[in-house]
Parts: sequence; C-alpha cells; structure tokens
Amino acid sequence: MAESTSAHTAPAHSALATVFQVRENELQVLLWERARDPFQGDWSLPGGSLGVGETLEASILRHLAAKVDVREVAHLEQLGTWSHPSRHPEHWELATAYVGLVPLGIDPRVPADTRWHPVDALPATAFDHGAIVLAGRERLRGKLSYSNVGFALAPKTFTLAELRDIYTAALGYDVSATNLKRVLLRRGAIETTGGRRTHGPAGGRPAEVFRFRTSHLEVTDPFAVLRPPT
Amino acid sequence: MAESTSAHTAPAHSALATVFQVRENELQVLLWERARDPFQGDWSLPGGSLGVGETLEASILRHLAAKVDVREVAHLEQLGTWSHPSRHPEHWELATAYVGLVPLGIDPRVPADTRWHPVDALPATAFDHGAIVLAGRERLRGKLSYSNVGFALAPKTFTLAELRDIYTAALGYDVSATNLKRVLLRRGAIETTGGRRTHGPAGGRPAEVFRFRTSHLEVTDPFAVLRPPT
DNA sequence: ACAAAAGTGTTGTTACTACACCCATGG
DNA sequence: CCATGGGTGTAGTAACAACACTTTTGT
Repeated sequence: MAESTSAHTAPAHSALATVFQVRENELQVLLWERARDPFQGDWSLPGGSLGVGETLEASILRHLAAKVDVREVAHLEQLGTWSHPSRHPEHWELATAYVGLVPLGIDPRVPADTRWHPVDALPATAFDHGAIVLAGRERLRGKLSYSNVGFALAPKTFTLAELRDIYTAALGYDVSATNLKRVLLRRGAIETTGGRRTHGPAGGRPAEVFRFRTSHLEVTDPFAVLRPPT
Repeated sequence: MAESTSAHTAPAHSALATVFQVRENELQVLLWERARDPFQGDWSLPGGSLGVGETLEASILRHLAAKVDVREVAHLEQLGTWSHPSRHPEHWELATAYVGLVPLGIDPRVPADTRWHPVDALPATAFDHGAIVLAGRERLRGKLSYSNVGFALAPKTFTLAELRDIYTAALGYDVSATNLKRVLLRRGAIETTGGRRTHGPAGGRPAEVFRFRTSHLEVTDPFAVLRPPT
C-alpha cells in the first residue's frame, strides 16, 4: 500500500544533468567520458548518487560542482525520471534528470575527462543518456518560445544579433533579430540598457545593448489559446 | 561518480498518481483515506512502492489497478519526482507522481476507503500530496490549451455544450462553446460523427455529436511564437 | 407563438511574420 | 561615398474573442 513502512529492495537513485550552453554557434551539452565499464569510453551525463538527507536538486548541484562552477548554471529544472529496469546493465538504478543552462561566453574550467559536445553530433553515449539529452533539448526548445528562459543562455548584456544567434543555435532554425526583439520587448522579457556596442572591423552601426529583466523563469505566454475571460 | 557500482543506502521509491475526472461539473481527484499512521485519517494519492524489475509506469498502473479499472485511465503521463528528505516522517522515500485522466461519464468501482474530491476543496492531505495534486492540475490546465488532451476527459462522443462544461470545470473559468468548437476544429482535434443528440426537456435544437480524432496525446499548437520559418 | 438550446456570421483585435527602407559607423 | 551591420516602418496574415443573429426543437 502506498507510503507504508516497507523494508523492500529499493533501487539506487542518481541525479543527472543535461547542462547546455551555446558555444561556437551550436547548442552543446557537457558530457563525461567513462573510464570504466560499463560503457567504458562512452560519454555520459554528469551526476551521481543521491546522498542521505539530500534532495534531488541539492544532489545534482553537488555533483555538478565537481564538473563546473555551479554559480555559472543560470537555470536548473527537473526534466524527468528514467526507470527502465535494464537501463543500467549491472544494477537497478533510477535516474532523475535535470536541465541546466549556462550563459554564453562563460568558459567553465572542466575536468580533463569532461567535454562539450554539439547536441547535433553526439558521440556514443552510455546508458540511456542519449535519449535524455534529446529530451532535455526538447524541453529547452519549448520553453524558449513561451517563457523568458533565454536569460539563462544569454550573457548579462547582449546585442540583438547576439541573442538571435543564441536562439538560432538552440532552436535549430533561423530566427529573425527584428521579430525576436519585438516579441521579447512586447512581453517585457528584455529591456535596453542604454549602452551601445560596436563590433564589426568593417564598420556598421553600433548595436543597442539589452538585458533580460529578470533572471528567474517566468512564463510570458501562459495561455496561447483558451485564455481566461478578461 | 555517476552511475558507478556503489552499494549505498538507497531511498525507497514509490509511484503515485493524481487521477482526475470531471464529476458534477467539477474537477475531482481520486484520494485514499489512510487507515494507519502516519497521517491516519488524512487523504493520500493512490500508489505504492516500485517493484523489482518494474518501470515506474508499470508500477503506477499496477497500483492503480487496485483502485480503478486501469482501462478507464485514458491518459497517463509523468509529472515529476518529489524528493524532500522529510516528506515521509518515518523513512526516506522518493515519489514519482503521474497524472492520470478518466473520461467523464464513467463511474469506476472504487474501494470503500477511496473517494473523489473536488480539487478546489481538498481535505487534509498526507505527506506532500496536496502540493502534488495542485501541480498535476497545473499540468493539465496547460496541456488543455496547446494539445488535444481533452480527449482523455471527454466521453467518446459528446456535444459541444458537454465539452464546454468539461473544459470549464478543468480550467476553472468560463469557456465559450462557440469558440471552443472553432479552435478544436481548426486544429483538427475533433470532428463531427454525423449524429445528433437532443437533451433538454423543454426543447431546443438537437446538438451535433463530435468525437476527438485521436485518443493519444498530440501537441496541436507546438509553437505559439518563434515558429520555424515556412 | 414562445422558450430553450445549438449553431453560424461577422467584426474587431492582437500577435506575429516578412520585407522594404532608413540610420550610423569605419575605411 | 560605399560597404557593413543595425534599426524602424509597414503591410499582410492567422488565430482568436465577443456578440448578434439564425436555426431547430418541445410545449
């Protein structure tokens, strides 16, 4: 019966994270090369077992701290729990995956066995981690279009061309800077800083500098349809 | 390290479900009255421990079978995993919650200690189950507006007035049958059956009978904004 | 004829895309 | 003064809400 005091055989439980960052105009994910079997030489998601007295969120933050500076993870959210009994070939283990986002421009110091990989060209992955990465990307893509989650992929301040490149990399298709600006301004997601920035070595009008107005998730377009009566 | 072979202390794991149904024009959830401590007399979600060799989804289906006829659950999806270490006062237990939906009109035979409760007037709930119910309702409300998930709350065939009442109950605000029809038809979510149905004892034009075109989840409005170029 | 219930037509609005055009800078 | 990059103006479109009007039934 539910929630009764049963001293059953319990599965191990680990917390994993798909940490995404836009690097070199591609959406990349942080993977860790396994030194031992199973799946020696394949790439897996950072994470590890849940500690006693720990929440899943604390656990993934603790494990990530070994890979990246956690302060650089601008957004973290739970993605789902994978439970297929044979997902781990040696023992019974569930994994709860999180999506973490690191702003562009930061280059976290990562261990030697850890590397960023373009999501479009994943190497051989261990366990079910390949599927988890793709599920994480889908979550990210959805939220980019109805929330302000872009704040976690963009640097503190940016020009619209830079932001367009970030959205293009994450969504996987061309985005127009003109319209992106209007969408995000209309919703109050971004604002101008007043600054300007010039870039091109061959000239060009200096770009306005923008910032996201908040650095926590807000659903900016909660009801696409069937919205409540006014 | 991630996914290594550690014989650690592992938490117990249970699968829970928020089973929703529209009854008496209200969104209701199936709860089970606890006969024993902890939380004796409070109401909790159906579910129970994960069995050896079982996926979470198989587990929740197995546990639900003790409460309702599982074939009556028209849609089931994972909601999230709750992990606060003190969520269970006696032992360490994680819970992965699912959202299940039962179509209107079915009255499943449920055990004596199990009862439907309006989500707007929950009784005292055990553990963190009250919060889980509310999270489940939010998930449902979101999906109603950008997917065809209504198929799982509606009977096989229905008039638009009936469907409007279902949406109104689930969303918690008035919905217009006129516009609901056009939204769902435009998206290809529903279709006419050709049948007609008369109801009012005081007359009235017979209503057209509709059905959902599919009985599995489809995202009908995938990109509210930032849609890919044509 | 009238009330009741359902359906249709129509208008106005908003959010969005696409694209032409204009502005500011470096060489 | 021209190339380069950024910004604005504007028109067209699709999805939607609101509401008036019409249709079909029972009494």
